[in-house]
Amino acid sequence: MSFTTSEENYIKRIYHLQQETGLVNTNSLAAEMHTRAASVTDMLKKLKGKKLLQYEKYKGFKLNDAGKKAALDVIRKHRLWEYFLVEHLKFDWDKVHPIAEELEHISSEELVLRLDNFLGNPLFDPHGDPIPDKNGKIAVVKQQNLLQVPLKKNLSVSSVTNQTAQMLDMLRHYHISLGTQLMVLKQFEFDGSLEIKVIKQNACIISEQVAKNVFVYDVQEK
Amino acid sequence: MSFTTSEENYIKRIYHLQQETGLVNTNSLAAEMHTRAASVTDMLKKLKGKKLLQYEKYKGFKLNDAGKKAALDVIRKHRLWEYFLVEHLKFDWDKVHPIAEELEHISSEELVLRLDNFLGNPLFDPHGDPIPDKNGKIAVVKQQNLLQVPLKKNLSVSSVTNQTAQMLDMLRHYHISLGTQLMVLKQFEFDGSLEIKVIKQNACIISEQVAKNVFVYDVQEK
DNA sequence: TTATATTTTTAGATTTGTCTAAATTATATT
DNA sequence: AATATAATTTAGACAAATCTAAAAATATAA
Repeated sequence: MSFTTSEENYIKRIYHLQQETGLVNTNSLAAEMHTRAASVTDMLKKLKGKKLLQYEKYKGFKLNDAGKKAALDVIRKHRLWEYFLVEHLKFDWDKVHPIAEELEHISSEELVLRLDNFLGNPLFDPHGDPIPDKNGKIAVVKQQNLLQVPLKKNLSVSSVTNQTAQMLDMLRHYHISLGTQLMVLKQFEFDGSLEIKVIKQNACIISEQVAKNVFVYDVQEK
Repeated sequence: MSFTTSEENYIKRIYHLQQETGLVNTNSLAAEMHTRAASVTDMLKKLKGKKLLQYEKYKGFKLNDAGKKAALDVIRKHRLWEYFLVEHLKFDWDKVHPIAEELEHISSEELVLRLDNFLGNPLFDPHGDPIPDKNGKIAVVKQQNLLQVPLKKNLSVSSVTNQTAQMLDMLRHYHISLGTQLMVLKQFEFDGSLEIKVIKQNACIISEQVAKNVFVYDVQEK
């Protein structure tokens, strides 16, 4: 089954709304889509016709399993492209969303698979949101910042908050980027700074301020 | 000025046709676009309205300078994406066209610039077609295969014909891919095989059969 | 040069996704 | 429970891109 760009955008929005509220109603979807309630009703009929939606007139609606899978496919593509834009094309993380909104509608399944492999099958996008796998499964790995994590455990960098130019410059210097494997060796009581070991690099020291903005997950769990 | 996907597809086709025939006529464009002459006429009016086209009813048509620039922007994007798909996602070169047909319509100018830099500002796509720069300029560098090229000259691999799995496997072994810099050191009279030196690699020997399928251009000229 | 064939354009219909305005259903209030 | 208000759907229209069928312009051939 394939979908138009417009259908995919509706499906994706419905998915996000129903994560919060269970049943979704016409007006809130219209607001999210920056469109009118009448347009939403038209699309709901179409999606119900394609058997993606549980929908009774005037009663609210939600995606069924097929609809959820369709949504997760789009979300997966969106987040993989965001990862590519930030990690390889060096976009600022706050600039990538509108571009990923276009790229997520490119249809080739093989493209997505190869992109995923090229990126190293990341579990999180640069904003820290989880990337569904090709079956729609979302990893149940929790992210922690470097201050919350046990010593000498193999970890993988999943996302970085406070993405200022200064911060990114510093991380680049330490060879730390998304997917980088590292471990925390020691925390100094004096100032809270950490000694960390980046895989294939010498050990180095980062401040507590940096540490609390770097999020990682346990490589084993993957 | 921005264009719809459909407009861009027409503009691109007209460009290619007028490269061959000067003036383009309605029926041949309809055939290329797999559509009907009536649809072409409709679009011609639209493109003339946007001042991209020289067009007199019943007299044929061609792109003006603005139209050519628009076409070259689309062609540039198409070929950069093809390069990415082959060189980084390891697609077979004969599978990438339909995917690039979608990717070429992603609108972000910054994306194209960054993609171009990420790829190393290639002059040719994997089929050997030249990639226009952001001003629409096409390099006037000629490609030659390794048998046609002078000894000890710095060269850059621009394209590879006969892209069989076996051939690609062999090139991978020698660390030769698009953009690789190399020079030919010697040709052996006995069997025509070449000794070549890939930058940052030891010298190695390739057969004449391989050599005639590897195309390069002079790095100085770039 | 007149008739015939080909090419191109026009006229009008169709599909998708949108809109406004009006009608319908559900919810809240007194 | 009756009425007012809010949410939702229907009806009908519009723009973009396509189509078919018919008309108009151009090219070709006897």
